[in-house]
Amino acid sequence: MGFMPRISDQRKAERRTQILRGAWICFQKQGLHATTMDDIIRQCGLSAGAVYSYFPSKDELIFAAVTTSLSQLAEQMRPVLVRAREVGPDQTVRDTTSLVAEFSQGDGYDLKRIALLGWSEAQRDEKLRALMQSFYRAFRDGLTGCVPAWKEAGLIDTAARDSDVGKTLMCVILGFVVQAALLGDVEPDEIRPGLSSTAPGGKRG
Amino acid sequence: MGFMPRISDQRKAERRTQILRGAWICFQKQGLHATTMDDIIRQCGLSAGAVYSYFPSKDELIFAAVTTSLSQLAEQMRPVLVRAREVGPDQTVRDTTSLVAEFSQGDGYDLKRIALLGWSEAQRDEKLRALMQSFYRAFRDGLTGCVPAWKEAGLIDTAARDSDVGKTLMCVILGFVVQAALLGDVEPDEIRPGLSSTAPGGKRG
Amino acid sequence: MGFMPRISDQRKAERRTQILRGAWICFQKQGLHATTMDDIIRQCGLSAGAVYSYFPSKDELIFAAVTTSLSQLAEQMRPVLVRAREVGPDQTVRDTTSLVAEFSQGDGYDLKRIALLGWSEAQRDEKLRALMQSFYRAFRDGLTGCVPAWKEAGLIDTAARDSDVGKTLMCVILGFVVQAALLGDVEPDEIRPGLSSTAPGGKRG
Amino acid sequence: MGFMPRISDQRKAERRTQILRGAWICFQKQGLHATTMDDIIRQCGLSAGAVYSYFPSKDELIFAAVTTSLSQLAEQMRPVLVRAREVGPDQTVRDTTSLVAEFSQGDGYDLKRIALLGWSEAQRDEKLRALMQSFYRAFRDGLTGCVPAWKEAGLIDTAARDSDVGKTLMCVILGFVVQAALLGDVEPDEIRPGLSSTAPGGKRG
DNA sequence: GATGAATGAGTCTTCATTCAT
DNA sequence: AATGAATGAAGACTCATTCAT
Repeated sequence: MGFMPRISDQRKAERRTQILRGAWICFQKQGLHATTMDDIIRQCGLSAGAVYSYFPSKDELIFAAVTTSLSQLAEQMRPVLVRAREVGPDQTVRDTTSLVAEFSQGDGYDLKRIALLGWSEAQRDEKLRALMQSFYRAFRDGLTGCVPAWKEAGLIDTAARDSDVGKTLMCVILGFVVQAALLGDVEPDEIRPGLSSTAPGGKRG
Repeated sequence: MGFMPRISDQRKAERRTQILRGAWICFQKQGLHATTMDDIIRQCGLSAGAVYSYFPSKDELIFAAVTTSLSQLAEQMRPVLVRAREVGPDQTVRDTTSLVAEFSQGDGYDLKRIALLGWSEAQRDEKLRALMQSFYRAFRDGLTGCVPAWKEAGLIDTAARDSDVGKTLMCVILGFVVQAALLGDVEPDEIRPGLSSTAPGGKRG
Repeated sequence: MGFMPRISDQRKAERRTQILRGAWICFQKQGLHATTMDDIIRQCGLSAGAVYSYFPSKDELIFAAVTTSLSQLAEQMRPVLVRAREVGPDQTVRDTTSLVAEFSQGDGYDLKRIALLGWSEAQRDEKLRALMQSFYRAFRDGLTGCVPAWKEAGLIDTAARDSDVGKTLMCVILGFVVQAALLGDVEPDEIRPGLSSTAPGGKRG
Repeated sequence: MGFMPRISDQRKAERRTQILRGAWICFQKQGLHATTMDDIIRQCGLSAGAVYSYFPSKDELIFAAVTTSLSQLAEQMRPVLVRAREVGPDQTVRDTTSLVAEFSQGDGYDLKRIALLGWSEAQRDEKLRALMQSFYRAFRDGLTGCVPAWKEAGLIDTAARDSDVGKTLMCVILGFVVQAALLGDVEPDEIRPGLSSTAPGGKRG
């Protein structure tokens, strides 16, 4: 009579989300390792056994939490990268940073702070580090891939190496995350990557 | 009673350094919280009691470790800021990132990775966060303070707000730290903050 | 409402056997207490609820498992004891040990190993201990009861106390179980309880 | 100035013994696995940390406890084996079983019950099983080694294989342990291994 | 009747910190 | 002053058992 799961896949996914949401609320308050499983269990309103039936260990839960955030971010970034070629580098930076800033709007879920925690964790979790590297590399490659178009449009010095431009944009974006998380007084509008664009004769919008 | 201290101040300072050095070696391998006091004690070659006579708790040791790194970095940054006004923004970025990259050259002491750990810790330690904010604000203010001079020298669009320029430069520098720590394939030379600068007649979206 | 039982008694007995068989497979691999109910549940292919409808607790299941083995063994031993009077003590030992050795032939069901586990458990479960004692006493009494006949047949020193002979034979048989389970290199034929018997005119220290 | 341990080796050994003694008291009451570390910790009067500084895990503690008992037993058995050649098989059995029975005299330390627990544990701990096998084999080899002398002295049927005699004696001894532990009504004097020695013409002391 | 997800008390183990020597 | 053995509170994780579906 076919397979009839007692609990639907949807319900399962909801539970996972419920746990991860609870975990992030704790992680942001106390950091990844100072958060106890008990904190998370209480926060998400399930029992210890239930949480452990979804995540076999605290490390796996941390990994899943960071990974999930990362892939959600990747999802959001996709349309930005698609538009990037047309809107130019400055607007792309603005789009990206805006996304990062908006993504943070949520009850106790601030992407920027989460990013810092994840980077820190990536230092000791090789698996996580590998995953992060591939994510950030992919994003940077996406930026770098736009450079030829930008050059053609006269938005970028044609003498600059594509990869250098990609790396520089990446710096600006990542740096925005850090600065916004730590100092909290930076807005997307305030970032002007073409900052020295007024080299003799240059003009800015 | 009232004799000379058994241990000279110099010896005391040496001990502190010895402990902090040992702590960082551990911290970088395992992260701040996964490192145990025992790890540090064994690494620095002192006894538990000795370590505790210098740092009253693990949290204080972490705080001291991050703080010390931060102030060492500040020390190194001072001359760069002094020169900044003259060399212009691009060179200042290059100077700064070079310093960060070089600072990292040491057996088991990589400033970039340490920075990420510290930022993460600053999320849960208010005292540390406050200290970090004042450090980064001071540095950013230093950069911002150079902007009028750069404008006069025609290196920067006079229409740009000084604080925006400072924030943007800060992004580039902090982003370099992240990118270098996580991906490890960025060199100071590759960062060109004025990326759209030399586009003759460049326009923005 | 007074209908036929949903599940026939036969089916019930089959289920019980199925569970006990699964339990023993686990018990032998991991021991009585290191085996989890989940192990047993998975091994016997039923659900948790099903298993619990047959055995109200793990302790009861253990008790039933040991008890069942014991009574199966008793069943097998009966004919041996019946023959004992006629075949004499040596042959009776050989019959008994052969039975023990053969009983063990079964996929994942080794009576000897089970015996050791049961003895161990009897240390902490009073009920089980009492049951075991009555079983072994009954068996030993059966042996002791043969002694007069053996004496009459001139197979046994008439000066020996009947109970001593019974206890000694019991030692040999139980010891065979241990030795076979632990060392695994003993066969029924190798046991010669009347070891000093045929020494013509043999003397004792 | 040479090595000066803070805690003497003797004190260390005492602590180990203290823990093992406490462990055995618990083990005998509740069995190996139903005993919690907390039971042992409370029983031996030390702290959790202290116990764990001597034994890295519960499994290791169990292993050490069984092993220690075994080697203490081996120690005691040595002189019996030395005398065995001269006193003959029956007396050797009596010596051995007496030792086992006496060894048990101690506050809450009954070798027989411990043996049963150890055998059970050996089913799931390969390391322990190997150790036990070598112990029992060595002992049995010791017995087997006496057989030629016993044959020469006319105490044993010369037609019997030495190894069979060794295995049979081993059965009697191991069986005594089981019977005494489970039924508790057997004394060394009651065991008469040469039970059927009165085969036609045979005589017994 | 049957299921298996959920529970949560109970375990093992760690580790920051202390203090007798 | 220095040591490092000892402490024990706290943490991660398990698993016998239940009960809504």
